[in-house]
Amino acid sequence: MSVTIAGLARAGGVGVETVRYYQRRGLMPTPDGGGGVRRYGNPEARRLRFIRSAQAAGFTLEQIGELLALDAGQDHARARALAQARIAELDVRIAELEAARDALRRLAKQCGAARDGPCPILAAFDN
Amino acid sequence: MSVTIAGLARAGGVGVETVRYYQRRGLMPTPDGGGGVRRYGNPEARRLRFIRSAQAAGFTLEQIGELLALDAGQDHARARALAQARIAELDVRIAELEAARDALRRLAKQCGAARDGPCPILAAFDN
DNA sequence: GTGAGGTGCGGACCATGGTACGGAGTCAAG
DNA sequence: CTTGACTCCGTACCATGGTCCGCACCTCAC
Repeated sequence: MSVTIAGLARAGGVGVETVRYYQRRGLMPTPDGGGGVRRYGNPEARRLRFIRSAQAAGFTLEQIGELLALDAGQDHARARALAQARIAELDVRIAELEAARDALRRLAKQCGAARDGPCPILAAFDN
Repeated sequence: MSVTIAGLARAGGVGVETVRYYQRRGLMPTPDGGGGVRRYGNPEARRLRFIRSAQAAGFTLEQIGELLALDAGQDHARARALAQARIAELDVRIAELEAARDALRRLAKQCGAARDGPCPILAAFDN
């Protein structure tokens, strides 16, 4: 319990409003400030880092809430299931983006070659 | 000019409301129905396919508007620049997702191995 | 003890890509 | 020429992840 919300936010690399948003979402504890200004310590900072890490791994805030609910950290099976599901989603999304990128690359190359006539990039979208 | 908006939407694999949304966004023409019901033909169907294709390539609707503005299809340089920018963005995004996926894969494996103690997946997010 | 600035809180607003709704008009079949 | 389906139009609403606002209160340094 050493910093106020601004310090916590700074430590976590987010804005004050983002912390407050996480609190509203039930992802962050709302310590009892006793009618005054709340103070935050290590547990809160760790929690914030947890959220950002999980977010970087592509979990939505709702999914992160579920991960957090696995609180004790003992439910390996459930955590693994969530991770596997996320991995599968990521595989799909990565494949989609790669397909789009490769198609664009091909078109950009053709476009550089075709000196006149309609642009192959635009033509490709056009059918 | 042979189908109404429902036929156009069906042909494009989208909902009627989506077509109307694209019209509002200025991405689709709004043919003059002469006070009555509008009819759509090939140009509109092609335009709709263009939008869906470009969207599949990861362009936002705003970017698609720009592509569409390259109407004549002769501005190769600009089209290529847009494509290159999109490719770069896709590269970044793909790398991020791959990093997240690989991290999750590693953790899921560790989690399967660790028979007791805290789950490595949750522990990893926790610091 | 007073002024400046941070905090708490509720609610509104943002972008993105739609989706739903209500009321009036239109159109084709029977 | 009526009925029922479809269309037009504006507007409101949805999810997601925030961001900003105004007001009252608290707290710290001077």
